[in-house]
Amino acid sequence: MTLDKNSQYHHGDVPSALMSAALIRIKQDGVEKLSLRALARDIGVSQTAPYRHFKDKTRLLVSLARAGFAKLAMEQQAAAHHKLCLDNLIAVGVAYVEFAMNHPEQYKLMFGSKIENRCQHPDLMESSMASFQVVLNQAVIGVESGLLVDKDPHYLAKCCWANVHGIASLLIDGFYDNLDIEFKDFLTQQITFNIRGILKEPALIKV
Amino acid sequence: MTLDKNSQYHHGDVPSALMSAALIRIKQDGVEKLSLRALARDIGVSQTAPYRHFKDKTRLLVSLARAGFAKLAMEQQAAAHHKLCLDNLIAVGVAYVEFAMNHPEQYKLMFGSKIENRCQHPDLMESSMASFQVVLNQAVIGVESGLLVDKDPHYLAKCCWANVHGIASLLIDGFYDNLDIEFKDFLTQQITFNIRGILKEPALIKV
DNA sequence: CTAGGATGTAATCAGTGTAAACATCCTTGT
DNA sequence: ACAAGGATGTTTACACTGATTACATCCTAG
Repeated sequence: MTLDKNSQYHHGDVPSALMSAALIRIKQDGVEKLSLRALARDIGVSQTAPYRHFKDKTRLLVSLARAGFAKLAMEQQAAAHHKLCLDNLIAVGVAYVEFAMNHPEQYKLMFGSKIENRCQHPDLMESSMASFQVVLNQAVIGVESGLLVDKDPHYLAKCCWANVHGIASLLIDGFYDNLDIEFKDFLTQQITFNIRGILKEPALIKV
Repeated sequence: MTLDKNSQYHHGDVPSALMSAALIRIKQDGVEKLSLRALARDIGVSQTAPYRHFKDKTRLLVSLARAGFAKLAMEQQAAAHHKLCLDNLIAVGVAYVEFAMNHPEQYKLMFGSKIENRCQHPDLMESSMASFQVVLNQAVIGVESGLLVDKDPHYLAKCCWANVHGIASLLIDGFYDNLDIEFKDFLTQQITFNIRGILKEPALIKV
């Protein structure tokens, strides 16, 4: 099939139109309220048309989540541009939380349980690994260079991941309010605490 | 009103019957699939009866979440029975994650976004603070005794919270699989990494 | 012992996910 | 060039759901 932009085949590109509409809707009303029928109305198509392109609602959500994972990994990778591994670890963490703050609903979709039984969607699981891979790379470098504690980099990377994921989730759900310092300072401080814990020489970081 | 167990007033105690039925259902099918009508059928009551006791579905979820928060705080408090503050910090974290693993669906309800706009439920927000308070207490002791870094205990407690919340969430959603060491060892290791980061003398913990 | 609030019900509305049957379009093989 | 057939879209329908309304019943307080 070769459909270019001039094709008049009914609509043009229902799948991506649905995805765009969905991103707008979740930003506005939250993931919980997303409805296939409303999306269909948005893009001017019958309420069963989406089923020609997505097996069910879950598959549409999976697509949205995968796009989110890809974007997240890209932003993390872009943040890891420093010379020092330590700086990279912090920057990658900050980028992670900032992504979550900028796209809270998509983030919820990626990590929340709106997509039931994510194990049944191997493509989704694979996409979600891209973000972890960025952290893991830095962890490997950190261990090899002697910056980090001499442990399996997987464990160290997971420690970092859990930390930023916890911060992001709690922030999104409003459990981190009432702070009296600048947000970015706070964020960096929190992440630094955590990374200090996996340093071979924690004295490197003055707190 | 004074309803004892012998009361024959239609049903007896619809609210708590609903809560029990709900806990069973979410354990079985997950929070996402919980339906008021199904609950009403479960306890043998008309589908609108629940609305006499809960303003809407959200209020029932709030009750479930509050019960969860109370239980979580209790288990954490029970875990903080060591003499050394350091041991308590670790134990409280382990208890937190273990609660999440034992009641994953209730945990999702407590922290996920199934309850929309939790800020509009002050009672819920208040309940959720009980768990944090346990950690905060230990953080205060830790700072005063010179064990922890000399920072506002709130920041240190939040650091601990974010860490265990991240671990719990990722575990529940299956992002922490494929580990080749014993679970409890892994968990303790991860939490210890984090706490090491807020120690005044990280050398205290040999990793 | 009666008024009135608390509790329960039936009937109904609007919204959802999804399946089945049918219509139409576009590409592709001959 | 044109028929075949798959891809795409629609209509209709079913089985759910949360929630509101009007009404019936129960229990208790004055």
